[in-house]
Amino acid sequence: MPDPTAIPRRPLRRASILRAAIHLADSDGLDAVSMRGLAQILDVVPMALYRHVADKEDLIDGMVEEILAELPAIAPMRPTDWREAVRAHVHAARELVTRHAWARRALETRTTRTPAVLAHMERLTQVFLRAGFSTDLTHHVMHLLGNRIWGFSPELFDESATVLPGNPPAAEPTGSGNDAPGGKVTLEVILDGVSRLRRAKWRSDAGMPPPSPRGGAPREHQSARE
Amino acid sequence: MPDPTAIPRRPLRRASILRAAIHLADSDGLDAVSMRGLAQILDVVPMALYRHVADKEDLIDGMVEEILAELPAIAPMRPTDWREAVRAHVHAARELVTRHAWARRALETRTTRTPAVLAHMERLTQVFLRAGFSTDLTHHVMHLLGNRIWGFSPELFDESATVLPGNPPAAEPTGSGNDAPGGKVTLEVILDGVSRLRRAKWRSDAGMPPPSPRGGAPREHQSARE
DNA sequence: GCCGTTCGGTGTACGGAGTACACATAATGA
DNA sequence: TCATTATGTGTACTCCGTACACCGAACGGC
Repeated sequence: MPDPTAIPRRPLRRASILRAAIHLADSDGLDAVSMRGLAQILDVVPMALYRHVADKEDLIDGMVEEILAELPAIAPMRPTDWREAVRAHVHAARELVTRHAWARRALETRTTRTPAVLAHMERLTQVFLRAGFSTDLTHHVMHLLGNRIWGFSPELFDESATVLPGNPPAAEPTGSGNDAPGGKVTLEVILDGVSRLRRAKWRSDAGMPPPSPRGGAPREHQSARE
Repeated sequence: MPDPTAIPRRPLRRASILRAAIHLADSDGLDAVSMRGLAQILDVVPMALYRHVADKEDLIDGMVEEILAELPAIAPMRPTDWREAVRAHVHAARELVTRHAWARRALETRTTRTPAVLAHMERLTQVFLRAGFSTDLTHHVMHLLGNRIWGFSPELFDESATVLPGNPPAAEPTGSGNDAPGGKVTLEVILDGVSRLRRAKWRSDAGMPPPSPRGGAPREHQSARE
């Protein structure tokens, strides 16, 4: 019979490892998460972790899964409110990756799509399908949204770099409807585009100029010449 | 006087290091590029490289700079042909990152914006400015394009993952106007949206719903209700 | 032509990473 | 009670980036 006064053995389960790793990444960044460092924090020898995670990849996969579980459930709304639904999902994701700054890089480098990742995408997909989007359009809309479904836009250039020497300081356009961390404005623009596509019953196999390499602009894309 | 028959000392310049690194990355992936491995290929001791690159970061920066130099010059076109100009630039970039598969990850992880990176962005920016876009709109358009200016769309989900268990195999919508490697269709959709924004004289400080957290959809974004 | 300087390659070494493998110990269930 | 299974330990290997001291060869001024 186990001695009840003794520490109850605290069996170092996967979840605690993941939580410790997440905590570590939150405070010290993803690079600070090493098997050795993590083990030390958990007061355990590095190899002990391998009873619970396959390897470091798996650890990070697990971390991502774990935080994605924090995503609040978005109450389903009327299908016609798809815009608002998308906003809600994206907003929740943005909050999440803001809370866990490392998640951005983690998400981007993940190769295996874990269930929670797929689930989020699936929820978004369903929003469109329920709103009556064709699977074709839905598919493309998801592409259109891209990483923005995670609340971040491609940060390859984040302000400050877009001013070129000799130009006026570009008069930061982010005046009222700020676009700063992930592109709220941008999302709206995309949603506008999307609803237009839908109304136009857009299909991917129509309206594309034939693969002619250049040509004299055979016809503008959809309608909208310039 | 140096013996002309002797190998002329081949001084292992920076450029040759970068070329070797690029070649290595092309064939074996970015992870295969290690200072030690690279040195071995160049038949030199690892530390020799450090006379030419500050550290590995700098090496990869250099690799990116080097391949970006491959970007062909796009002849300036009439400002009204801005769509075609954007296509040309993006297409060139896509070719590039296709030729060098590692470039995608390299670009994404770069923190310091090197001249060649800025140059590409600058060329794109100029296309819009010359076409009469306001700096405000241009700025947002660049955000809208995001990583697509490098010819790739956020690959977080690349087909095959978007089918959920129980659904039909989603009937790959990429029939004729294929969207496969980077989103040609998507680019067109965005360009359509962009030209519409321009015609509407869109400004970032108008049309955004106030930062009300949820609210009863105070007014739709631009026009386009639903 | 001599000679200091500077440039570029060498050798050694350190600390940290991930993790394979054999082992020990603690929990479990028959 | 004892065998089985789960879990933590210890040791060791390989690979990584890179600091530092050294050394030969090229070079520029005299």
